[in-house]
Amino acid sequence: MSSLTLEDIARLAGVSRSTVSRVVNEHPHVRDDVRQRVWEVIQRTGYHPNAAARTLASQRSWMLGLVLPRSVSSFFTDPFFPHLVQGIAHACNQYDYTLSLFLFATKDDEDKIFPRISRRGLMDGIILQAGQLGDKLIDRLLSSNIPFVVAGRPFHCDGVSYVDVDNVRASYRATEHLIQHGYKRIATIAGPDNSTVSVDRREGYLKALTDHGWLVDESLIVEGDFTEASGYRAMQALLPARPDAVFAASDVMAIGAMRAVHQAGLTVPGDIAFVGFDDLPPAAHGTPHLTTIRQPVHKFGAKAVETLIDLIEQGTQPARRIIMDTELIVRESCGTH
Amino acid sequence: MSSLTLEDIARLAGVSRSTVSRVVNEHPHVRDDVRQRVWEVIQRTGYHPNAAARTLASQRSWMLGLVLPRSVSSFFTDPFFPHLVQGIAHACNQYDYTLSLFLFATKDDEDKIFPRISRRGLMDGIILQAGQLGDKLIDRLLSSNIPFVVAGRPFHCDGVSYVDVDNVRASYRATEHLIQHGYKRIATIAGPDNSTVSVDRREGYLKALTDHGWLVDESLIVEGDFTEASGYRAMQALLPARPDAVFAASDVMAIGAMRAVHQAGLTVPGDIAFVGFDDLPPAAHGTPHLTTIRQPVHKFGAKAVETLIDLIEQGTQPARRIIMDTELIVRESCGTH
DNA sequence: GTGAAAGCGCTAACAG
DNA sequence: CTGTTAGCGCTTTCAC
Repeated sequence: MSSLTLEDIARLAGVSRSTVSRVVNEHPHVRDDVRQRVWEVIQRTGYHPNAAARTLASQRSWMLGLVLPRSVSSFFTDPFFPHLVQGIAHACNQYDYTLSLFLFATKDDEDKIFPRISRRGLMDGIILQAGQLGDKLIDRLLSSNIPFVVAGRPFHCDGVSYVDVDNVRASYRATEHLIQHGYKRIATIAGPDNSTVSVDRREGYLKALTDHGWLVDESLIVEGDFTEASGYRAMQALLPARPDAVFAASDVMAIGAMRAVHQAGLTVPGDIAFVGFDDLPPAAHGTPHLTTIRQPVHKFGAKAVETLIDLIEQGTQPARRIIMDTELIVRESCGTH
Repeated sequence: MSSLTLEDIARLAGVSRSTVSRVVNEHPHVRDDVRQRVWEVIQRTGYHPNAAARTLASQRSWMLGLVLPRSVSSFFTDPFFPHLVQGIAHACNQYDYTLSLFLFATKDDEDKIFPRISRRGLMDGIILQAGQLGDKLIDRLLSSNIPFVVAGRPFHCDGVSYVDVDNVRASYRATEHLIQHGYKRIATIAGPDNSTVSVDRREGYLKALTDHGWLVDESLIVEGDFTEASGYRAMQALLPARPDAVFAASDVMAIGAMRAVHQAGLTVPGDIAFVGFDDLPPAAHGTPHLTTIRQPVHKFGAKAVETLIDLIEQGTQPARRIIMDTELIVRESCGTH
C-alpha cells in the first residue's frame, strides 16, 4: 500500500503542506471548501499521517505506558488486573491515546524495561501499578522527569501523584458491619504486608475492633497472597481458632476460604459469615453470594488515565492525590441479608 | 532532567554525530578507544536516544501491537487472556520490542482504533486475537500491508499467518479418553460457534464419537460462552439428559458445570466424569482436580511474537501457519486416575 | 574508521 | 485564511 506523505496530499489537493496539516489536525482557520477538498483527497487515497514524524515534530506521542510490576501469581488469579487494564484501555481509547503495556516480574526485567519506558519521545506519561517492585521504579521515574501517576498508594509518596481507594475506611466499614450484627470472633485474611493495600485493609480491620472496645486476638489474623489457594490455606489455619466471621482482603481469597469452610463440613453464613473485598464477577457467582466491598475498578483505571493526562497537560506540580469511594454490598454470605 | 541529543554527546566526546550513533547502535566498525570514550559520556550524562527520531529515520519503531477484540465477559472471566498477554509481553521484552495494547468490544471501538494501529510509523507489526470482531479487521489489515499474525485460526485465512493449537485433535483425544474408560453418555459443553476454537473443539468431540461408531445425541450438546456462569447454566440444561461424562470446551466452564453437579447432589467423577480444556491454574484448584487438555498458552504467545518478528524481517509471503501441540493431563475428575 | 550532509514526514511560528 | 521556512533528533549513504 502507498506510503503517502503530507506533501503528496498537498500536491493532489492543490494546497500547501501546512494546510493539509491543519485539516488533519482539525485546526479552525481553514476555509470550508478547502477543507472539503483536502478531506476528499485524504479519504480517496487512504492517507494516514506518520506517527513518528508527528511525534518528533510536536514532542507529543499520544502514548501512555502502563507498568505492571507483578508477581506472576496474583496477576493471573485475580480478576482485578484484567478489570483495571480494561478501565485504563477504555479511557485511553476515549481520550485518543495509545496504551503500551510493560509487564515485569523481576529486577532484571526492570533494568531492561526502564530504559524503554523512559526513552524520550516514546511515552507522554506512565501509569504505574503500586507494589513492592514498583516502589523502586518510582525514584527512577521521579528523576527522569516523565509525568507519571501511581495506581494505588505507594509507600513513599512525597511528590508522587496517585489514585487510590480509601482502604482503611472500607475495611473498617466491612468489619463494623460484622460487629454490629453480633459476631464475636471476627477473623481476617489479610494480604502480604509488602503493599499498602494490605496494610491499609488490615489497619481498617484492627481499628474497627479497637474502636468497639475489643481486644485483638492475633490467632484470628492470617496472611494470604491474594490467590484463591492462599485463601483456602489461610482458612484452614484459621479454623482451629473458631472464628464466627471472616473479613477477607479480597473476594478471591474469600472464595478460597469458603471452599475450606465447606470442606470442613461447615456452612456459610450459618457457621462462619464472610465479607470480601472487590466485588468483581466471582463474588456474585460464589455459593453463597458474597457480601463485599465494591471498588470502582473500572472508574479507578479511567481516573488514573485522566489524572495522568492532567499531569501531562498542566504540569506535574503539585502532586495530585485522588481517593475514590467504595461501597458495602450486602449479600448472603454475611448472614445479615 | 536534561534532554540531550546525539549532537551533545558528540561534542562532549569530541567525535561526530555519526560515530555516537554507531556506538549506540552497536555497529562494528568503531575503534575501541573511541567506543569507550563515547560510552562513558553516555553513561555519565544519562543520555537516551529519542525514540521518535530514531523511528522516523530508520522506519522501524520496535513496537508491536496486540489487538484484543473481545466481548467483555470472557476477557475478565477466563484466565486464558492474562496468560496469553503475559506470554506475549515476556517475548516482547526478550526481543526488545515494546508492546501496545488495543482492547475493544464494539464496532465503534474498531473504527476508532483501526486508524491508530495502522498509522504508519507506529507499529512494526500486529498480533490479532482471533474472534468474531477480529475477522473483520483481518481484511483491513491485509490491505493496509502491515505485517500481522493472528493468535488462533481465523475463519478465513487465505494469505493470513496464524498460530494455533490443534483443537480438533485435542478434543478428539479428550473425548476418546472418556470413551475408552467406559462412559456411555458423553456430553459436551461447547463454545459459541462464532469462533474457530469452539467449532474445532466441537468437531473433535463429534469425530471421536462417530469414529467409535456412536450416534450423536443432540440433547448431549449444549453451548456456553466460556464463562463460569454459562458452564453452570449449561450443566443445568444437561442434567435431564443424564450424561455420565462431560467434555467442556474450557476449564472455566467445566468448573461452573461441576458446581451445578454438586448443587444437584451428585458427585464428580462418581456420577458424572469431567474433562476440561486449557489447564490454567483454576483446573488444579477445583474439587476434584480437573482432567484437562493442556495448552501451552505462554509459549503460544511467545510463538506469535516470534512469528510476527519473522514476518517483519523476512517479509510476509508466504503466510506462516504454526500449529502447536497439546497434552492430555489426567487428574481425578474423569475417574480414570 | 570517521565525518559531512541529506533526508525521514510532520508541526509551528511567522509572514503575508 | 494560506504558504514559506525552520527545525524535531536520528540514521545512513558517501566520501575521505
